[in-house]
Amino acid sequence: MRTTARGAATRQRLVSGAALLMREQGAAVTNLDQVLRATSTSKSQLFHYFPDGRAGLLVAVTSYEVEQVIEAQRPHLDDLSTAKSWREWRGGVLRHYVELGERCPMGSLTSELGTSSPEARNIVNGLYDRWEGALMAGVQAMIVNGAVRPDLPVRDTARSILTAVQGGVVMLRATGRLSYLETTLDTTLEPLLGTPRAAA
Amino acid sequence: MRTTARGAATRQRLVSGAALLMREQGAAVTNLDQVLRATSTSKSQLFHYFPDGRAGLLVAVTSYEVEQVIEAQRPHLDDLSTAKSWREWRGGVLRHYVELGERCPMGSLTSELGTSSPEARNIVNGLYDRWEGALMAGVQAMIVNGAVRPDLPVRDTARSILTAVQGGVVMLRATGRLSYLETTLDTTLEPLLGTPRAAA
DNA sequence: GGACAGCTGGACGCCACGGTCCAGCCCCGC
DNA sequence: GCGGGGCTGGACCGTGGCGTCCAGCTGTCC
Repeated sequence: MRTTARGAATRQRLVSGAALLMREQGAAVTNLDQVLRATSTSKSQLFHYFPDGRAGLLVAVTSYEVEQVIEAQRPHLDDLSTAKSWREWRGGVLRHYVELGERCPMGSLTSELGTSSPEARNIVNGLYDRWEGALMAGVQAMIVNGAVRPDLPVRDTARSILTAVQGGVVMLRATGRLSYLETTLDTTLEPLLGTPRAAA
Repeated sequence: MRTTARGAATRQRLVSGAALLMREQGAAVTNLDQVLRATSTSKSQLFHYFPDGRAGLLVAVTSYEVEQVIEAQRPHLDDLSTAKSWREWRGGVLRHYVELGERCPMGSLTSELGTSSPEARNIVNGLYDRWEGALMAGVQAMIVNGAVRPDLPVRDTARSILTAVQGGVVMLRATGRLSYLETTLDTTLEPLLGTPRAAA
């Protein structure tokens, strides 16, 4: 059962194609035939790489989308030790959602993929943990650097920021307006960056 | 086609029963047979009251759940003119989500019902508008009363709070932890209530 | 109390969709 | 260049679930 380069490519095509479709129209209404058509594959290939069928594909798509979410915040997420890098991170996040609008990976993750199975749920929770960890490291670094008051609660601050992004994305998907994300990010980043709106 | 008391009761039973099922297990996996069983009704009744079938029922459930969300914030949402009433509102919201946990109406609204059809989407957007309006009225009242600095941006503040609740609910559903909602509410209410954690 | 309109029950049809199967192709390894 | 195992195509099947239909009941109005 050694998988060759061609096989890996087909599998990859299935996952990314399915992810795209599910972002556009929702996971629930995306059926296998659509995925096959969009990726120029056939039933047997899908079931070859995902013996559990649809369920397995959903899990793979969930993992894939989690990576997309993290990737979209690179490289800033990995080094949030200065006010400048926080501002750049913020800018990058906003730009990303301006670009993708309602078709963002986060949306399908939280609303559909994350609840599709216990396994998928764990994967999404893993995303939140990684994310929160990176934000916490950033807050901690800001404290160590003396850029913010030392009694700032590290975990709570990180959680507020993460929650702000989630809420902003929900409202973006619902209303199409970015202002919710923008405003709330300003509010929650205020302890780190001082007066909001200092940088767009 | 005048509808009688008995008919109205049957219709109501269908809507609230369907809403309950959809909160528990998700709208996508809730089928009509389950709704019929849970509400002691039959196919013909459902299609009698909802000629559009499942789609029409979903719209009705959406409206119903929107009312539940507003109702859960009563009476505080209608008069947020003092720090006390804001604190009571905050406490009420938290209590509500402690109680319902992941089975809250908000969750199914944002993640499933709101995207089930353009009509449902409009209904959910109406909820956000009403909600934001009530919060704005509260912020404005606080300014008029001189309880907060007059240059506080009314709309942005209201939007931050609304977004905080959304994000908190998302994280609650994902992780089962209430702390995200709690923390972010504290952060966003800070401009109105001063130092957070003054009241549980 | 009779008649008509609303209301109810459940059997039935249809089809979309997930999943199975197998015959044949391609490509790596020797 | 040849053998074999991964890889591919597509026909096929079973079923769950939405929606239809009609016969019979109920209850309201005159």
